[in-house]
Amino acid sequence: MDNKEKQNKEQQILAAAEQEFLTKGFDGARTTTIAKAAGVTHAMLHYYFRTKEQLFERIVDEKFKKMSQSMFAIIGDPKLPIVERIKGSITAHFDFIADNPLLPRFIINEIVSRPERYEVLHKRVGLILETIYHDLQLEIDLAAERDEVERVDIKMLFISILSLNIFTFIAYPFMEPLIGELTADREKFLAARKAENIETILRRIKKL
Amino acid sequence: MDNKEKQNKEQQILAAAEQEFLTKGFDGARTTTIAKAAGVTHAMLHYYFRTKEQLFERIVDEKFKKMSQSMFAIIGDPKLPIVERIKGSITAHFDFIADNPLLPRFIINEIVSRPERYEVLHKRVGLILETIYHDLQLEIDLAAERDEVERVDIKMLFISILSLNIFTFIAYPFMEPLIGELTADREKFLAARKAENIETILRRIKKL
DNA sequence: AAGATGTTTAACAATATTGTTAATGCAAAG
DNA sequence: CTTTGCATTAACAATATTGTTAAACATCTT
Repeated sequence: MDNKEKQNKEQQILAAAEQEFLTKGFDGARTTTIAKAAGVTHAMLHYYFRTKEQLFERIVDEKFKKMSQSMFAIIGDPKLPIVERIKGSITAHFDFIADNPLLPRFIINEIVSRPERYEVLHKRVGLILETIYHDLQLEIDLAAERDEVERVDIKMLFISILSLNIFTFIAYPFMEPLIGELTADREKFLAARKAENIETILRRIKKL
Repeated sequence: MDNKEKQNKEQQILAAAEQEFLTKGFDGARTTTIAKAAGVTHAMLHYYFRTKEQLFERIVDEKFKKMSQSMFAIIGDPKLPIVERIKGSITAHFDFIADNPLLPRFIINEIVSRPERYEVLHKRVGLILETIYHDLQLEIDLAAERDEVERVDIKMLFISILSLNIFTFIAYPFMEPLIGELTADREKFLAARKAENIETILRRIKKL
């Protein structure tokens, strides 16, 4: 068997594992189910990844990196005027989550059930974010002095953006039946939600 | 053993089960762990609740009812003027979730992993909500005609309120390290978040 | 006190799930 | 062609977890 096919097997296991872990979490996932979905015997899974834990680690690593990416999408383009910049940030972040809709719930569940692992990462990300906060806060304060926007706490704004964008996807299966026609066309609903989130945040910083 | 103590045992199992299921979910929960936490042999757990499933059902039932309650907290007091009414709604809803911080994540995970069960409930709640939407939308439209507020879609507003309030608690363990000092004093942080959510929503409907 | 009823315990059973191993296959390198 | 090394399989092992049962125990009724 040539190298391409071998890589395929490993890749197929990873793909199946990602699906299984993202939807069911570590506890709900079954290595046999992953193996079956990948089209290999479950011994192969152990051959390539040794244990369920290690296979899970691989997925978690990848997803935590993706998560970091998504956070930094909120920084936006520093060359734009602050309102445009924030608008672009929300859009970029929303679109990112739309492409990875299972990510937030997975990350949160993972952090709740194993906070230790998270400690490693958050220090790194936390420090970078502190710098970004500082810069953005400065820019907002300047714009506020020019009466372009309201003086707001950037961290609070940051949380609000995360809330509005992420909740849409975390709670989609919960809202679907409650909201009815509104969610019938997923694409349409998401577009409306994105616009609503932008409007909500922009109004939050609008000078009255 | 008298009846009071018997009820205690059953009650203790339920309490331990609630804690275990809310934090770890069905898959992560162990009946032996529940039994140990409740201070009984694990055979007792089966004696009272037959299976893990049935014990879980008990908790789910209770929590789904709580969830419904929390949704209706958003209706608010119809006698108040619309802005005051919405302000009160957000407060009531936020406080409710603050008292049941594990509830949203539990419900969402449950719905994702077993959508069937949810179908039964959502029809009932969905219909009631339709009526409420209709009434509230009417009231907002009237207020909009009097130029008191912006004309907004009540369902979108509803989702935004849920997003802002619930995300605070779902993602608290995720934000804690990223936000730093801000979350150091949980009570203070929550109070600030509640105020921020109210401000954000009120600005969303404010006539400009 | 005897019997009936429900409670409790410890030991056991059944099963699902993860992980291992030894034998086999297969492809490339010498 | 044989050796070497990795890939693959099937069968097995180990363990954790849920669930059962029969016997002991307690409590209440008559």
